[in-house]
Amino acid sequence: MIDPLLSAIRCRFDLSETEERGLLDVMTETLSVGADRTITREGEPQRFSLLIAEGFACRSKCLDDGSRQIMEISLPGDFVDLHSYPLQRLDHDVTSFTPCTLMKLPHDAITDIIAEMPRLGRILWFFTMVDASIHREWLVSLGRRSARERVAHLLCEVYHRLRVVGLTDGTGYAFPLTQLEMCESLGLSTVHLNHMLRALREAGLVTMREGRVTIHDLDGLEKQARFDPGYLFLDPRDF
Amino acid sequence: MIDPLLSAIRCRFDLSETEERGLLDVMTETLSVGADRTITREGEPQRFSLLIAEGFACRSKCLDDGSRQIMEISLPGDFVDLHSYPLQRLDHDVTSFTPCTLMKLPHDAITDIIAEMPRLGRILWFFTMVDASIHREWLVSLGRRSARERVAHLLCEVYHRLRVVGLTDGTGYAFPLTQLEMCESLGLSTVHLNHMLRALREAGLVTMREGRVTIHDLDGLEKQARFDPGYLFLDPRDF
DNA sequence: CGCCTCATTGACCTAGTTCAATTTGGGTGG
DNA sequence: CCACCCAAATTGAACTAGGTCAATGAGGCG
Repeated sequence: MIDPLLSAIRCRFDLSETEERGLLDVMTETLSVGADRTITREGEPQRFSLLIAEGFACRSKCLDDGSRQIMEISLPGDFVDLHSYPLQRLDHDVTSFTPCTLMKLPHDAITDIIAEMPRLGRILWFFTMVDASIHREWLVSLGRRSARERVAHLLCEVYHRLRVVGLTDGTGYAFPLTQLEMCESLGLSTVHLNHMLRALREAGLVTMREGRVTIHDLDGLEKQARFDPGYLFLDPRDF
Repeated sequence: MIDPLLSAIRCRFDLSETEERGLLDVMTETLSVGADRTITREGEPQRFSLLIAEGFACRSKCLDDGSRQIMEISLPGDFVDLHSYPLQRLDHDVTSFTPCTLMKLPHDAITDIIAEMPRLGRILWFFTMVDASIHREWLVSLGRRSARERVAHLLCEVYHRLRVVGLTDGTGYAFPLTQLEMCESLGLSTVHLNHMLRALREAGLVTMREGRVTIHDLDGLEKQARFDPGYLFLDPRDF
């Protein structure tokens, strides 16, 4: 159940038996939500954080004009609101795209983990910092990249993130967002996103269709996106 | 020297004598840099983090086409690269706008703080999460807000952040960014930013001139920006 | 069968960019 | 004190990436 998290950790850190057990022991309670549900609402006090075991979700903010900006796409193995441990409340909503299975990590348990297994505590902090790094890369996308680069960049990002949790195959990955939801992430209109997807498809790079992304030419796609995976911190590190 | 940090902490948390001393004791070494210097370069391994005691800086990424996206403006009292404690290297550069006085916080000292004063450790984590929250709000700006709203929003943000560290007066605040640097933050061209600044000035809301922002009508400016300071987490919280 | 959401396409429009020229003001060498 | 320089600000004019509005397909499902 917690496998995607362990994959995400192991691709960066060696995890001791004790640490692994320490994490497993406190993450026992699960929670299921349907598609298009608000998992955590902006401003509400939080006593626990949630890990995605299965499904796709996002961080988003709704504006008073009815539009919405998605700030990060959350995949299996991601904590959706670990940020609420130090913040106590979130500045944004967390919403499911698909039905999700979530695992609770009580804030009290995090405090205990930090006291007893400080290295594991630092790993949790690490994951929240990767979220910040992803935010920064999205700022570059929204601020500097053309519509076509932005689309390509997002598809590359999701590919690399899903790969480490074993959710890609040789041809691509399951990707259940609608075009509207992609637009809400990329700051584009549905019309223009559709054009860009067609352009990428006709260039022989990638096809997004029926909840699936099929990558025809990864190198070409990454070049198109000016994609550099460094910001995802997927390489091994030691502490 | 460390005063702005203490102000930033005290507006959110009660700090015990022990905690305050614990922080002061490990932050003794200072560092000075001139204007327009790279303080921390993307990718280089970090052994300590830096606090701004004086001056203005930013997080930024340079693109291969020579343009640059600024992701956050760092003010006195801000840690510029606390993120590097869990990440070990940064995904972006930190650059000074003005001459800066910085104070070192060695990563080893952070590890000790977490072991001995876990609440203080959580406060450090908190500050990195406020950075993430600011990133998210900027994503909303770049993705959804008009140029005029974006400009107004940034000026409101800096006002609120400077106010808690005592760097505002009744009329506004010192703000040394050039219009080009504002553009690199907001994803706008210099021409258009200039038009928006004129519009805001002629609407009687705010004037940016000679390194100073003068706010004529704070309520009006915040309404123009659809600004809500909640994402800065400036209110007291308890842990 | 009819409804609803999502994807696709076409036509027109505008916010913001780009290119280019001018102004301003502070700094500096003579 | 003045002439000159340079970075930054300002303005004008033409252009375009991407948005808006509107209509049409195309599945999925009660």
